[in-house]
Amino acid sequence: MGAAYIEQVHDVTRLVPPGRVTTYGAIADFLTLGSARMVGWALFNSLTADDVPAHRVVNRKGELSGRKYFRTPDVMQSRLEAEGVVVIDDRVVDFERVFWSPTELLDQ
DNA sequence: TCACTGACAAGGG
DNA sequence: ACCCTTGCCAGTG
Repeated sequence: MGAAYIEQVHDVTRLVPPGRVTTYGAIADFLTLGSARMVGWALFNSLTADDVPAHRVVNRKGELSGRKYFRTPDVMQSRLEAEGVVVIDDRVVDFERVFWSPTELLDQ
């Protein structure tokens, strides 16, 4: 697992529409490669790539589990709120409706 | 090489 | 709805 895998995770993450969120597992399933844990690892390696909207990736409960890895812990929430996503107690409100899966790309 | 650690997830109780 | 276990796999010491 090297840079190629990381790039794939970054590419998928770039496809998440503003105002929507996806999950580590959804990305792992879509790539049929690696695991949800590795998606988190790949996103950790995206901190320098400012064109990757890593704030749109949350865990399966809609929790902002990666917030502490941003420059400051509030960045993830404020970026989501700027896109209209409501966050309370580090959790996306109405998560089922805001959730977006990369598999939607195939439905067209 | 072994053990442990995670931006995780699914299923059972 | 919460807690626990199991599977996951690259990094790290």
